[in-house]
Amino acid sequence: VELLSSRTMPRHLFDRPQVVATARRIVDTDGLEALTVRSLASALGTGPASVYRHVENRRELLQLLADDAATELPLPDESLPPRDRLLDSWLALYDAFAARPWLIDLIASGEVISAHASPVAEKNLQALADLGLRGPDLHAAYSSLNALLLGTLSSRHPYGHGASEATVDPRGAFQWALQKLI
Amino acid sequence: VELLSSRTMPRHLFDRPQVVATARRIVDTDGLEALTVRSLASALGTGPASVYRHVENRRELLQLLADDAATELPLPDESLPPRDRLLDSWLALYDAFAARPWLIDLIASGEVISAHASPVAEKNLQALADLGLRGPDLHAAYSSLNALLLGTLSSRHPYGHGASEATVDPRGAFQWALQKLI
DNA sequence: ACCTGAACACCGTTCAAGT
DNA sequence: ACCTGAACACCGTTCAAGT
Repeated sequence: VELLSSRTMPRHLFDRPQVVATARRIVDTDGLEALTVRSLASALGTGPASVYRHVENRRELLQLLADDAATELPLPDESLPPRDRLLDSWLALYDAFAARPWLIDLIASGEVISAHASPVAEKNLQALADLGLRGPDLHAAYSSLNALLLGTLSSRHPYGHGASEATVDPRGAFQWALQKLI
Repeated sequence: VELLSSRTMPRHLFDRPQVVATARRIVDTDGLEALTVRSLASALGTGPASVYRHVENRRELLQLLADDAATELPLPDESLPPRDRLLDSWLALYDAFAARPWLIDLIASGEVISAHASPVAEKNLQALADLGLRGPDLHAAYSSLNALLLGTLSSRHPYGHGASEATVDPRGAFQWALQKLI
C-alpha cells in the first residue's frame, strides 16, 4: 500500500469505460429517464462535477451509450437467401431494440446520431441490394424499414381506447408490414 | 368601468382556451422545447403558479395541445376509390405532421395519448376495410401506417454519414413504403 | 375566494477552492 | 495537477401569504 503513495495514486478512481458501464447499468434497470448526471455520479460514488472529467456533456454520454449498445445488435445471417435474410434480420433487430427500450428513446429523442454507417446498416443495405434494389429505391426501402422499426417501438400507446387495446400485437404488425415491404 | 368593481371582476384574467392558444403560439414558433410552464406563464403575463389554475399539470397542457391540433388533421376524401383515398390521405397526414413537428415530438414522447378514436383514425380504418382488410390484418395495416409515419417524421438524422445525407428524401421514402403497404 | 410570489426539489453545467 | 463542493441558471410543482 506504501507504493500507492499520494504521488503515484491514479488521478481518476474510475475511467471512461467504467462511466459508460455504470450509465448502462442505470438505463438497463431503471430506464433512460433515471439516468441523470447526478444519479450517475452518485452511482460512481462522487459528485456531478466529476462526471465531466470523463465526458464532455450529457449528450456525449448518451452517444457513448448508443455506440456501446450498437455493437450488440444482431447481424444478418449471410447463409440465408436475401429475402429470408432480411425478414430474419429485421425481426431480430426488432427484438434487440424491444429488449433495450432506452435505445429507442435515445434515437427517437434525436440526441444521438444513429450509426447508419455501422456494420448492421451495411449488411442490411447489402441484403436489399441482393434483392435487386438499386439507387433511390434501395435507400427508400432501408429508410422505411428503419422508420417502421422506430415508429413501432416508440409508440407506447398504440391504442388508447378501451377494448381494442389488447388486440394489437406490435411485433405481429411489424412482421406484417415487413413482408409487404420486402 | 364602475360596473366592473372588484367584486364583479372576473377572477381569471385569461381562460383555459387562451392558455392553450398561447401554448400553441409558443410551440408553433419556437418548438416544443421552448414550451415550459414558466415561458407560458410569462407569455400570459403572470407567474408559473397561475398556469395551474387552468391546467392540472404540464402533461395535461400537452394533451390539450395535441387534442387541439388533431382537429386540424386532414380527413380522407370519400369521393376517391379506397386505394387512392388511402394514399392521398396518408400523404396529407404526412404533410400535416411535417408542418407541426412539435406534434410528432409530443406523440413520440409518449406523454400524450394519440387519439386513435378520432374521426381521422375511423375514416382511415374504414378505407382499409373498403380495401378488403379484416380483423388482425386491418389493425396490423393501420398500426404499421401509423408507425411508418411516426418513425419517418421522428428520425431527425436519417443519415448521419457524409455524402448520402442529401440523397434520401423522407417524404419520397414514405410514399414508396405507402404504396407497398396498401 | 381567488391569485401568485416565493420556496422546494429537481436538472445540466461551471468554476473556484481544496487536496 | 487533478478532483469536486458549491453555486448558477434552469425546470415542474406546491403552498402560504396577499389581495
